[in-house]
Parts: sequence; structure tokens; C-alpha cells
Amino acid sequence: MADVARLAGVSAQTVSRVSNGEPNVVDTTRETVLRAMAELGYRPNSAARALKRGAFRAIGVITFTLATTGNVRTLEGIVASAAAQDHAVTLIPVDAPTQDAVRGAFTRAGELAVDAVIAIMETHLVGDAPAFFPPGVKVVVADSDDAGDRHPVVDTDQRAGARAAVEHLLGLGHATVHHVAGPEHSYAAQRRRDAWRATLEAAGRPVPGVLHGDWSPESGYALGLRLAEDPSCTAVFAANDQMALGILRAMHDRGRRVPDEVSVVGFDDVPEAASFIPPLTTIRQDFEQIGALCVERVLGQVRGDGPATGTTLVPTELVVRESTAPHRG
Amino acid sequence: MADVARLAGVSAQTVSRVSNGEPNVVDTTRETVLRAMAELGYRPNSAARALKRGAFRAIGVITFTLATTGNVRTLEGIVASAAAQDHAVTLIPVDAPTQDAVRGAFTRAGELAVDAVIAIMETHLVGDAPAFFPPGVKVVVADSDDAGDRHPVVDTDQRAGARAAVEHLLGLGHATVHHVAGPEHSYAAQRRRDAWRATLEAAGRPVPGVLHGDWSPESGYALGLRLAEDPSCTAVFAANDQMALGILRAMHDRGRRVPDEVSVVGFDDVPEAASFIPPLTTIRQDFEQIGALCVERVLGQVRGDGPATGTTLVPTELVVRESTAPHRG
DNA sequence: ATGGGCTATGTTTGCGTAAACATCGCCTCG
DNA sequence: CGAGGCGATGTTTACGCAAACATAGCCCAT
Repeated sequence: MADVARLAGVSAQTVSRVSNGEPNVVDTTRETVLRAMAELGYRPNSAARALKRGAFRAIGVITFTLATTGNVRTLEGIVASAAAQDHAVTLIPVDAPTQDAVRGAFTRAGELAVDAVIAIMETHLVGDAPAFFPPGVKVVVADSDDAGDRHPVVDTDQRAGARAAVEHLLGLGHATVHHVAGPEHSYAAQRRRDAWRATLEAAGRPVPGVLHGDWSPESGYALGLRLAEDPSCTAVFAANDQMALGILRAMHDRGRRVPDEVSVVGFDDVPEAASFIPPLTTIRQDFEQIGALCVERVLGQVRGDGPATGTTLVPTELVVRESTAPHRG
Repeated sequence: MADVARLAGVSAQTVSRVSNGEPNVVDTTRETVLRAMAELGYRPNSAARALKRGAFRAIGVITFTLATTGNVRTLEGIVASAAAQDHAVTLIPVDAPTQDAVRGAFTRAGELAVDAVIAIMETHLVGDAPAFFPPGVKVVVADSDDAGDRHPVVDTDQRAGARAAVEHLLGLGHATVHHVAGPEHSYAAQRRRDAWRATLEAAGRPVPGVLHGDWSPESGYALGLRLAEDPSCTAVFAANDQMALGILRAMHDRGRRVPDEVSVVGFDDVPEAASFIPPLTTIRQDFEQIGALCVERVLGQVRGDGPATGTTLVPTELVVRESTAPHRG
């Protein structure tokens, strides 16, 4: 910076003003400085800038895996939204899905060059980790629809989505709907399962035993084989599209035609869902909006004009494709 | 830091030594300091630290989209590997796949708190963008198997992978292999297409006209419908798994049985590939290793003990599943 | 026993920037 | 025509940390 100032024949402070786009600099001076900057290849040093300003203009994102569609697309929404508000995004990996590992990640985040942290994980993993935080760093949690009393929480409206799936199937004339749920410890899976059950009960339908998978297509296939054996099973709601894919294959392998004999609904609307055999009816989640809301909440806290708690639910959308059809009884 | 020093009754420098884990501190002193840190909730300020050290211990990753399996998994590999070497990862989004946008991203990266940059994109997009870089920041490019003379480049061995796919199909007795390629402007797509053609020519087989998709399942479906019309088409090599998925559905819709009548091979080995109908034979890419190599190369440059150019190709693996079978002619 | 070397700790200094305050010249208005 | 004010620019300072250098106490070998 001193070099630029010397070359431009001005003070360092004026260089600072130009580089920060402050208004009270005469145009000719500004241009001289800009030319000097270009000539010397000057870049502001962000460390010094952050040190002085006390802010990094960066958001940390803590997540366990990028292997799931939801996390990645949420992340993408966060990055896009943060970029629009001139903030960078720093990824903070968690080695294992344990509270200890998450606490470690939060500790690292506290020492990192970030002003705020978004955790994409379920509440029970977050636990009390944010308590170990420097007070200045703000936290928002995605993918957990409770704990809104401790941090702002943003999540898909799991209940409404699951209800829409079940009601769609009941509306097609199916007597009841079987459910292939996600892992038992997952809040999202629990929400979808509970809403599935509640919707059946509200409609006065029998509630079949629930099958728990692990979100993978393979688990969907294994459980799908069991459902295929059950002639009374004409409608299946899978807790995500990947398991639905496995179920489709199981039905195919067992000669149960979809949707003629069995209707299948997924959850997520992954990009491939429209190309499954047959194309999958599913519940679309708006991950981009989740990401955008996370950024809004967290920057609201940083600016001091946003709420520090409260849950925001993002609506879902039923996407009807060819894997569901009226029941032929 | 001064508060901690006062409470512990030592100098600020000793606090610094403790917080950096330097060895020449007596255990009792260290413990006193650690206790004072805990009591005051002290966190090192990373801005000041970076300012002093001249390094951020952070790597920037420039990429256009996280919507593709490859980019995400490469990113995941980068994050894991960077974390193992105590580096953070900052995402730098590119708004549009144009050289201008990429140049803008590199400019931002230059002002960001990063010591090095990894670009996950094809070379022709990177263009001369890194020339606008501060000299201190190092660059590595993934997903481009040329330009290794300007920066280190890490990429999947596209040619070997495509050759393995074609040879597998020829080995099953198919007279030739049709190809559904990626977009024409994509280097990766070009490499796979060229290797497909070269392998057919080397075997003295006829080279069918190439069909270009856009990587999406929908484009695979559209092109698959055309292939399904052609009774001479018994083997298809798709440039990625998503298009292969579309092809499988097209064959299914036209009553062309896979693999009995038509064999299909994909590229990537996405997690769903094993659950397609039928499970997809494909070329597995080792994205985690690509990510790890990117980090190694880039940190090697930062440390000054790594090469500044050169291409590293990561081998692929043929994964045989049920979508390919011997030709029945 | 005494010098030399070694370790633990303290002191000084500066990294690059921007806020706060200081200065300087010009314009306006009575 | 001069006081007052305002906008453009310069000067000083501190942000929090760690490198470099300084000091002080100790042990060992001669």
C-alpha cells in the first residue's frame, strides 16, 4: 500500500479510501491511485483488513458430509446467497457424526476467519457445541426443525411434505400407504414417519409396520424386496429418492409393475428422479431457499438486526410423475 | 491475549507460545496459561495471526457448480485432505461459465484470505485468469488434462477410462460401440469421445456417428430413443452415468431389453448406479484422490517444495454390473 | 570454581490497514 | 473583504499476534 501511495504521490490513507470506494475522493486522484494499483498489482491484504475491521466477511459452514443431495444443495444455496452479500464461505468438516467431533468443529470455527457459522446437521448432533463459542460468532442451524429456541433454525417443512405424499396416494384410491423410513436417529426421518402415520390415522386407515433404511438405494432395495412379497402393499412412501430408487428396482426384479400394481413416492426430487424407471413422483425440497434463509438469518444476527432464535419452515412441492397411479382394486 | 497474560502472570509472548504449542515452555507454566485461557474464554484472533504469519492456512476453491457429482466429490476430497493438513477451504463461486466470470472469481480470490487456489473447471474456462493473480497465491487446476505447462493439473485419466469401457464391450462380442458424448465444448467429453473412437479404430471396427448430450439424464433419454430405433446398436458407451440412466429408460420404453439386446456402460460410478435398472456397468473415477492430489500439489507449491507445473492423471476402474452382457448374434 | 552453553521467559518491534483526528485550501455569505 | 465552514487529503495510532532479540537462571566440563 505504501508503494502505491508513493507511486501515486498520495498518502496511504487516500489509497485506503480508494480501495474501499469511499466517496470523498476527487476523481482525478482516484484515477491516479487506481492506475498505480494496477501498475504495482496491488491487492488489499485481507488479514490486515479483517484485523482492523474486526470482521472477515466470511461465513463458516459446518457439515458432516457432502455425499447427500440435501447438504450439497443447501450449501450451494448458502454460497450463492453469501456471494450476493459479498461474503465468502469457509467449509469446516466434521470427521464423524458425533457430538464430540461437532464440538471440535465448532472450536476450530471459533478460531477461523469467520463471522458466523451455519451448521447443516441435525440438532441432536449440534448439542451444546455452540456454547463453546466466542460470543461474537453467530450460529444458524439447518436440517433440524426443533431447537429453534437456542438458535435460528431453518428446515424443510417435513411434516407438510410427508402429508402431501400420503394424501396424494390415498387420493388415488389406495387403502393405505407403506413407509420406508430413514434411520431411526434422524430427526428428518422421524418427522416424515410421524407425519405419515398421523396422516393415515387422520384418514382412519390402518398403519402398516414401518421399515427403516439408511437413506441408501441398497437399503431401499432390500426393504423393497420385502414389500414386494406383500400383495396388500399397493402404495409406498419412501423417505428419500435414493431409497425409492432401490424400491423401484426391487419391484421390477419381483415382477411387481410400477405404477400398475404398486405406486411409489419419494422425497427430495433429485435431478435423476425424472429419469427413473418409471419417473418418480416425489416431494421437492427447496434447498436453495433453505440456504438463502440460513444466510439471511445469520447475517441478520451479525448486523444485529435479526432474531437470535426461531424456526423457519420452507414449504415443499408435490411433483407428480409416472410412478403413481390410481389403485386398481 | 494481554488479559490472559496478566491473569496467568506471564508475558504475552508466553501465551503466544502456549497457544501455538511450542515446546520450550515448562509444564507448570503451560498449565497456568491454559487455565487462564479457559477461564477467560480466550481464542486466538486468526486475522492477527494471519497478518503476522503472512499465511492463512486456507485454500480457495473456485468452481462453477456443485450440481455435478464430480465437482462435489472432488471438493469433498479437497476438504478432507486440507483438513488433515490443518487448512481450511473457502469456496469461491463463479456466476457463469465464462472466462470473464472466472477472471472475476480469481480476482476475488486474490483479495480473499487464502494462500492458494484450486480451480475445479476445464482449462479453457480458466484461460489466462490466473495471470491476474498476486504472485504469492498458487494455483492448481482439476478437471482438465492439458495446460499442465502453466499450472499443475490433476485429472482423471479420461482416455484410459473410455478405452476400458469400449474394450469391455468389444470383449463381450459386440461388433462396435455407439457413444453418447457430453457437450462438444467440454474437454472431458472430448477426451472420452476421442479415446472411444481411437479404441474402435485400433480394433478395426466401424465408428458410428457420435451423439452429443449435455450430461443430463433427459438428454440421455432423448438420444437413447434414437439409438433404440437402430437395430444394429447393441452396445452403448455413455460419457456419464446420468446420461446412461436416461438411455436405460429410453431402451426400457422402447422395449429394448438391457442387457439382453443392448449393453450400456456409463462413466463416474455415482452412488445410485448400482441401483439403476439394471445395475449399471461403469467407469469409476476416484474423485477423493483427485482432491487429495490437488491439495498436495497446491500445498507443495506454497511450501516451495512442489512442482509448479505438470499433469497428474488418476487411474479409473471398470466396475462391471448387469447392464452389460455378451452379444448374442 | 568458573566460563560456556543451553533453556525458559520477557521485551521490543512491526505486519497492513482504517478510524480518528489534524490540516489545508477554497467557497460562500454577511 | 474577511470569518466561517466544508470537503479533500495527510498524520498518527492501534488492531492482536509472533518473530527477533534480550535476559536470566541453571548445569556441566574443565
